[in-house]
Amino acid sequence: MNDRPKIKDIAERAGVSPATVSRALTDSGLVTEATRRRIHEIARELNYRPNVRARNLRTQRSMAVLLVVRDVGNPFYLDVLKGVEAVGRATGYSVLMGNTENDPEREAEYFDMLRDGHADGMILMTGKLPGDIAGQPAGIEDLAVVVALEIVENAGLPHVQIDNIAASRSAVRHLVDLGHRRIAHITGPMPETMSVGRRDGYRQAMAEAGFDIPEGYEQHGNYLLESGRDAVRQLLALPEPPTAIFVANDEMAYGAIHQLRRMGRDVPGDVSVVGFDDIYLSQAFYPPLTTVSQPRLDIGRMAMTVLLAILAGEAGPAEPIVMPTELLIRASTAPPAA
Amino acid sequence: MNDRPKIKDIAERAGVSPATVSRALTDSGLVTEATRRRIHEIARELNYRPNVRARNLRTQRSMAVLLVVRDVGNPFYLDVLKGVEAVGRATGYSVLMGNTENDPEREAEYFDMLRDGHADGMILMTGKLPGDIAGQPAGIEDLAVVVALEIVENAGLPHVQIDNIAASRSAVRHLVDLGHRRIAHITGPMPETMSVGRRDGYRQAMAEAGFDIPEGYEQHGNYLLESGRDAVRQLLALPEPPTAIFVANDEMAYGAIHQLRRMGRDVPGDVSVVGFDDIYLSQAFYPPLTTVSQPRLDIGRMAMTVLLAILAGEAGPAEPIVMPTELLIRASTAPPAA
DNA sequence: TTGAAAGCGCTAACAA
DNA sequence: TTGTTAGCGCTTTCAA
Repeated sequence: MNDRPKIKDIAERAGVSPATVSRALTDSGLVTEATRRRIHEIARELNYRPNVRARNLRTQRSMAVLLVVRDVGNPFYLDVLKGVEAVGRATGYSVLMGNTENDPEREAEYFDMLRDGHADGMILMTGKLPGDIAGQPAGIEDLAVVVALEIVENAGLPHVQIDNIAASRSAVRHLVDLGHRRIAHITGPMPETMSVGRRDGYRQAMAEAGFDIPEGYEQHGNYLLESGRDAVRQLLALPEPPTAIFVANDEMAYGAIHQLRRMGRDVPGDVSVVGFDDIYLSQAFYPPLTTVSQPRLDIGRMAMTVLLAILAGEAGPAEPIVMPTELLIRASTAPPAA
Repeated sequence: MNDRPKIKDIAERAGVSPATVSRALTDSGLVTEATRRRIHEIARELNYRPNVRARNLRTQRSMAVLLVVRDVGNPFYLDVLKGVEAVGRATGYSVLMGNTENDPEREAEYFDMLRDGHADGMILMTGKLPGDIAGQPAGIEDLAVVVALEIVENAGLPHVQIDNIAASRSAVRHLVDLGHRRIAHITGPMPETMSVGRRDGYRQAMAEAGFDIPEGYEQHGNYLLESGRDAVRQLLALPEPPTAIFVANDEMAYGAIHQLRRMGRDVPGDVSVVGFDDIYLSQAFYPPLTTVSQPRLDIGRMAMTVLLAILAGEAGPAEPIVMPTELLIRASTAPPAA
């Protein structure tokens, strides 16, 4: 770490100035092919690697981006990360993962990291802007931020998202087509755009089918396993329990199925269940879960691509980029019992 | 990004030198309480934030560590990441996640990132050292590296690990205690220390119980779902199929259970299954999986703590630090059918 | 096409 | 306790 060769060392060996070495190594043209080659040769010989800290200070960039999510513990984000990383690697960017755990303080911290030059840009998957940024006149404009899957209103930020309403409608319609009438819904945490979208899709599909939504058929969850269990307890206690449940994410769907089984209901024999996300292992779950699949990898790729464009000085897309979803029909849904 | 206040601005406002401002803001003592307070005041007023790039160049540190894993897509690593992050945050370090996908080139790349000053230290969870580092005389000594869960031989690196052999033995003994004699094993990818340890634990427990391991009872897998399925196909084709299977990780165990069910076997009625890892959702899986639980969060915390000590100039622990595991008995194991 | 010189913003040695 | 000065290693004007 101490006696690493620096540009000056190469310059001396090659009998040129540091500036020429820099130019040669960054392939910025403006150097004779001969000297360029000689310098590269010497660099390899000395096992030279540029000091990124010095370069970063000079170029005012860090060649890193921040991917901020609610909870790194959620496997859902991993594929998105992979997509971001794949595009990043190809362009020399590294990816820092930020974990907010819904703590506004931590959300603000990551924005500070952007400001402090820790990263050049950020992909936001939390759907929230820290208060002191949302309000600030010159707050966010000069920060490179792309919102993925969530929606941040009125900040003029580019979005990469899916159509939660349409996807949910098609999921519920699948249940309707199977012959279900008594279809319940377990929502996500409630004022959030994503949860609202999925619930609205459910409501629209029910309205389109001409079905009422009885009291108690919309149970509130928080995307966690346990809340799926709780919701099922509530639903089965209703005078007319549902024969099918559309759940706002897979994790709660697992909890729901688990609880249904514990209460003696067969899935899909007695109750059909549809999830949302198609998380890892859904196919091995028993019964394999019918669910809405999102192109997570592509979402990550696209978000990073948009971010890179912004970092390159281009304007972000004015309209949200909507990625396609797909309803995967597996074995957790079936026609209702006679 | 352009007109951000710098130390010089604060210095002018406060009528002191930049050096004093730096000292005041880093709380390095040596400053009158009065000026210290005044400077902090002005800094807040100006919304000053230090430029990390400049600081990093000057201090020769980046205040980041690298967590290198085989596959970010594996939820297993997430809790480790959380632990690392928790300790890191408390001490001002950010965590970069590195994904090698078993590609030696990428593994080498992350070492280069260390060398280039991208990060100050690294937690290695891949069990491999790039060839040009392992051999190099002054290669790894001056790099701050901690190995977690894997084992890197002969490099004098500190290790944080679990006792795979003992953990596997207790898992197999659980099956023996239930009355099983015909116990098979699905291994991980094979020359890897982790897979070898788990297999050896299996063999030891079988030997202790006085049971032979019939031909074909050790099936090779690769930690992925599909290989669990394949292994079960092989096992059920044997003249004397096993009544219990100890699987080297949960993901393959899910695949195995899935396949058992497809082939008409009840778990645990006909075949008992034990996994390893206790990954996320294991409790909701049907049947809830009996498995070996590792303290992933604590492993991450410990690895980071050791790394910080090394970065602080202390010597790493000479002996591997062994974290405790626990056998979680759930519902995928039962006595063999008469 | 190349070199000289300046400086990114900060911290640390040394001197006062 | 504070200020002066230098410099981390690189890139980028500007001039030749």
